[in-house]
Amino acid sequence: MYRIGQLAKLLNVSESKLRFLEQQGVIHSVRQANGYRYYNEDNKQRLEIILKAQHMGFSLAEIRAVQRQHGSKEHPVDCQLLLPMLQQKLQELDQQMQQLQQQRRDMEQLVQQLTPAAP
Amino acid sequence: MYRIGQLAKLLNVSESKLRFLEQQGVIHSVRQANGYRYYNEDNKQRLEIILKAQHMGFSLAEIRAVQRQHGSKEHPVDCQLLLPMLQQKLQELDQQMQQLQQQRRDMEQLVQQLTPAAP
DNA sequence: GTAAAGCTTCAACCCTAGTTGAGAGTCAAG
DNA sequence: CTTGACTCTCAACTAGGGTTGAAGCTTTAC
Repeated sequence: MYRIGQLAKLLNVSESKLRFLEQQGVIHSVRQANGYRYYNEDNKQRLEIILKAQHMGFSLAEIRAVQRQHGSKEHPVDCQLLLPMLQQKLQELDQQMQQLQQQRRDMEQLVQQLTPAAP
Repeated sequence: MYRIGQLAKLLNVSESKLRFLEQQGVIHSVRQANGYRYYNEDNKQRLEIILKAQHMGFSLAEIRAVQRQHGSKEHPVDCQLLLPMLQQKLQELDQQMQQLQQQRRDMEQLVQQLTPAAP
């Protein structure tokens, strides 16, 4: 059981962010009599998944949507639900990349055209 | 010379966005006696570049920075200044993609481990 | 000449993802 | 006990990227 400060330090996020994410319903903690948030391994793992998802470009809304889709039915991690989203995201990224590459080629060509001869 | 409504329709953005972008100093228009904004080819091209840049993930702040760096000295398009930024962005994207691919591999493995046998 | 369509400004508002600060309770150490 | 580190809640604030609405010109069409 971590307390907020410990977990925050451990995962290198702010305490306020942890409170915010909980208030937004994407992570949870265990409250004890003193009112403090305590985080067990499960809470921690879920948080780590959320952070990764965020890092991959998922919004909290998207994350919430996934979580709602399986009301924490069983607990075989979110992977089964994350995977489809991940794959979609990857496809999107692939597309974006291709567009970017094309645009870059175009721009490089343009630059060359506009640069008659180096000084 | 386009007026705001025409240009907006042509490039499929809102008029309010054009006003906003001008107010933010990243695009320009020509004002005439009636106070209307008119856009010449140059204005239009710059706008198109801005929109592309935005689409590629550049923030208005980044775009502004590039624009300041060359006070519109000459006009060989922004390409020469956009290119370095583009290349940096592409590198970042490449890195992100690699991380993603790795994470995806990890997750797929995890899923397989957690799925003893199909139903 | 009058209505509709198009344009202007300006201030206020929206959302996302947090951060900050005040006022107050909790806990461990001395 | 008191001090200091840690935590709580709640409300207000931030920044980025716009959108919305009111009040008032201008231009076009009939």
